[in-house]
Amino acid sequence: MVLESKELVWCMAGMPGVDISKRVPIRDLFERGEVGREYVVAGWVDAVRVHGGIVFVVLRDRSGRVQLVVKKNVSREAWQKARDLSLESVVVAKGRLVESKAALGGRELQVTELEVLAEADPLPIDIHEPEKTVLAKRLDWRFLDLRNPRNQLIFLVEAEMARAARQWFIEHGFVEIFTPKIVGSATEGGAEVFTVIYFDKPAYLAQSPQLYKQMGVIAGFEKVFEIGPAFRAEPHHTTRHLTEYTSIDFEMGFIKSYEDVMDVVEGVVKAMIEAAIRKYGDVIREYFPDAWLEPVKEVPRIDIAEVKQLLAKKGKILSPEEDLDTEAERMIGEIVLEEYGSPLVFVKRYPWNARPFYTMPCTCAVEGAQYPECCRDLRPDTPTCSFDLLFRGLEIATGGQRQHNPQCLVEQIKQKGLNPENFKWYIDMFRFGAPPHGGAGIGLERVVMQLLGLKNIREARLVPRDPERLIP
RNA sequence: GCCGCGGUAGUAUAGCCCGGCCCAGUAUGCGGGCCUGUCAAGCCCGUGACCCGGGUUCAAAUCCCGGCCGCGGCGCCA
Repeated sequence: MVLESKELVWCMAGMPGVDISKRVPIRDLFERGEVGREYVVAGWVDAVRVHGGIVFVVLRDRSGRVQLVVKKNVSREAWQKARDLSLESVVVAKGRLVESKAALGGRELQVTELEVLAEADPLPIDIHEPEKTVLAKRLDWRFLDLRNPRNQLIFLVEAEMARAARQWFIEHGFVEIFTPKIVGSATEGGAEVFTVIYFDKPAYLAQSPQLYKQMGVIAGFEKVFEIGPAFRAEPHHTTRHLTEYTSIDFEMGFIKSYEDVMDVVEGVVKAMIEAAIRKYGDVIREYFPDAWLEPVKEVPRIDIAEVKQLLAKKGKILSPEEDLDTEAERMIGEIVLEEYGSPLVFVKRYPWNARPFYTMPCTCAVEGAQYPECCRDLRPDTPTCSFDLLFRGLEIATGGQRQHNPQCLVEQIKQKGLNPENFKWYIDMFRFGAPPHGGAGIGLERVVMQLLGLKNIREARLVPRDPERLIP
């Protein structure tokens, strides 16, 4: 082959200048770097301080920050480039590692060569102090916002929690499944689904993998889980709702009661919280003063009727068929923290009125229950085998036992005012041997939000979607 | 979806109630200058803005209407 152009030679041999393949992570300079040796580092320009013949450049990569010292009398060429650097430009530098009492971390790099790989325009937001810019504006420039270590940490924590959940499920015999997100019928019959055009038919974005994970159990996998997106077309303007979020879902067969399901939720959520604290506890403490960083002991499980009694003592009156409202959830979070020392609490036996059609009513889950009479005339306040999990006063998970008797299912669909015709394929699943089963869904961003003490769930979503925001 | 509050330089804000003293103040950024040990560097000089549309008025950043967007609360929810 004949090489004709200079560019082609560079392509084969690499760019001219400092050899980026010799690059070491900045943290290594402090942890195992030898003083006196030469190193190559590369990253973003975090700060530039020009003092005439000496320029200090703080360089940042994902592992940390180091001060580069660029002196005119060492390399005039490097010094000239350094004094013209704009913040967040990408540079690669070669220099000698030296001890310095004045430098952050006690070491700095005396630069001999400096290359600018990509110049940055003036920044539209202050990335050093995110709180100086409103969240909406930060989200417009999310890729810059995330260069801040605090903001990046949120997603390192999120990744670790998702990893811990996945590991917990696998270790406990759950099979990971991947269910459709384009669906032909709305799961729970509500209006809160996004419509999409699927060739010539209307279709919807899945608001939950609910019916499909049940299919997984009934299909014979017995225990399944999925970590995937869920879509809700509800125009909430709140600090805890997204229209697109990550749901950690599982479903398990051959359960004795919904207590078995709560055992799993408790196991998974504890594993997530412990993993985050183990891996990032110290850094979290540094950036998030409101974070929950204590190990979680046993999680109390309280009847909603009992919860309402506790609330009544504090002056909050709720009727038997009512769900807990926002204030009630916050209050019960405080009460449980005080009485049990737990940031987590299960509230169980929600009334039929407050639960979807597929929920197992307690009238069907008692010994000797007669199908389908047990579900015939459910009252609004009939207790169901269901629960919510609250973390620091916010709902982070919902679950329960599911109705697995096809006749009762039809009955319950009707009682919710829905048309059984629309759920034919779903009901059919229960006509060929469906074991007693249950499951739950955990909102990943909400867990992260509550652990770190974030004020807005949008911070816990890489690129959040809310009723207004579609870009970026 | 309902209720309330808001939209001023790249960013964050003052001014708005009580229209003219505002060709809009401050901080930071940005541009230029001085500076060889700074670390939110400092000092000097400069630059840059009233969300869009309509209305009231001699006069609108300021008052009124509509739109778009943002923030918070609620319902609801993960």
